[in-house]
Amino acid sequence: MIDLQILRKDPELVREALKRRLMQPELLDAALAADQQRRESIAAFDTLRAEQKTLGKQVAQAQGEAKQALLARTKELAEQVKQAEAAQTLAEAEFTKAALMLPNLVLPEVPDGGEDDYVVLEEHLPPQGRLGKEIQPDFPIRDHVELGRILGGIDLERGAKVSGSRFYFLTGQGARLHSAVLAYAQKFAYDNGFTPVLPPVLVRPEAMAGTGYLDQTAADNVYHLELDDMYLVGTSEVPIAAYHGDEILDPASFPLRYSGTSPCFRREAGAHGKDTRGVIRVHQFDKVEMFVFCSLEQAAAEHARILEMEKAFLTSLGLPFRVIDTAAGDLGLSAARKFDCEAWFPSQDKYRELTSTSNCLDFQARRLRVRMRDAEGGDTRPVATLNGTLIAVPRALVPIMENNQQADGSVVVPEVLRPFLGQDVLEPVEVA
RNA sequence: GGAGGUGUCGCCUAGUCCGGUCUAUGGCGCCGCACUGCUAAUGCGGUUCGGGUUAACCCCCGUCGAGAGUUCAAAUCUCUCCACCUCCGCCA
Repeated sequence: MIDLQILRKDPELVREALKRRLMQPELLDAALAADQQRRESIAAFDTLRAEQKTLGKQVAQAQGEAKQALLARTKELAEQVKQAEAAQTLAEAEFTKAALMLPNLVLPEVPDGGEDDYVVLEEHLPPQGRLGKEIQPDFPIRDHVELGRILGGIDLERGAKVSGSRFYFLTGQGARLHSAVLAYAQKFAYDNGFTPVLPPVLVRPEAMAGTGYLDQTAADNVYHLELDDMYLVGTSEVPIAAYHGDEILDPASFPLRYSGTSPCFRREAGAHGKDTRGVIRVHQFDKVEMFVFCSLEQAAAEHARILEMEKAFLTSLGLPFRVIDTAAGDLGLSAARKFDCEAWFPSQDKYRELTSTSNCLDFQARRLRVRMRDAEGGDTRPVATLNGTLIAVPRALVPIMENNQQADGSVVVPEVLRPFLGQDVLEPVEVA
């Protein structure tokens, strides 16, 4: 949720953000009008309530006829208070609805434009270059689906049989590689000062709404368990952000860095036909996520730090990748700036998103009521939150397998994973 | 899942049976001031979290796990939900 103070005193900042995000400016006017309505209804209620309290005391002390006279008056007043309260509740709900549609501010450094207007910041190639570009192998490049079949590691047919499309079984070497990547990522995060967290993946509506995943378009992508009114999370960002919900944190403990590992569930509604092949876009996957709570002043530095970790991690895996600065029009509502790391997918001859890190400033914290005590010991204010993918599997297995494939369909295991796998090469197997 | 119990502004706690000066008591902690050679001790004052209003202070409203209800009036009565504790059942 956007800062109320900014909305009132500096609405032009919000208008600017809407414009840069290619959103409708009317959203701002609607919110401002709803805010006005809300304030009026609150003032009306407060006045009536104050009068009611005063009269109430007189009733308590009065006797006999005087009391009866007062009661007649207070009854009437009670009715008015009831109406004013209803009006206030309605006005606040209307305002909240309007305010929730407003996006976060956009940091000045963010490139203008839409989805295709990202700016490539860096490109990181291993010494030998990119398979299919700098490297032309003397064998046909296989995609991960075929490699997964050859290695006996990915079983898409049975995934579909048991659970439907976009589901998969990882078996044998595939399951082992998946676990190794996760274990390596968890250790990497821990070594970089992130507290490991294994969060619940079923959450209440408040946690889901607080992180913005029940808004408009996002809601379509979320699994809901109707009987229990609970949601399956699409990322551990949700439970971790809500972890400190309704708390006042001590700034001396900042930055609070957590790395959550969890299964993630996404309905992928609206993605029909996209990435239907393989395990690039699936309904269930595992992810190691970095999440940081800090002050607004620290946010930019933490964002840079998370990005550095993502880069170091992909580099350590030996993957070719590039870093892009997402354009304003392609930012999610809560992000004020977002960087993506895109790995090279040889079978598709292009870069594809593998990790992503967002600086949400105090946008999420405001909704979840995660606050900090201001240094002077006075008021509280919302903290900043940041998130970033360290690794998501099985999607990450795709570039790992494809970039390290050999003529016979075997895959050389990246060196950093070998201690976790106990195996240097994944060898083709006979599949049942 | 069944039975019983508990939930008060950081922590502990009074108040709930029997509705009204509850504008929620007291202690601990914390902050400020005074006193003190320093520390400690002592004294005085302050100390929930939101919201409205404000240049700021003041002031006003809400907030006793959450929500709804009864009533002129709810921490207090009724209902629903949530969390925790004890026991039983079930289960990795």
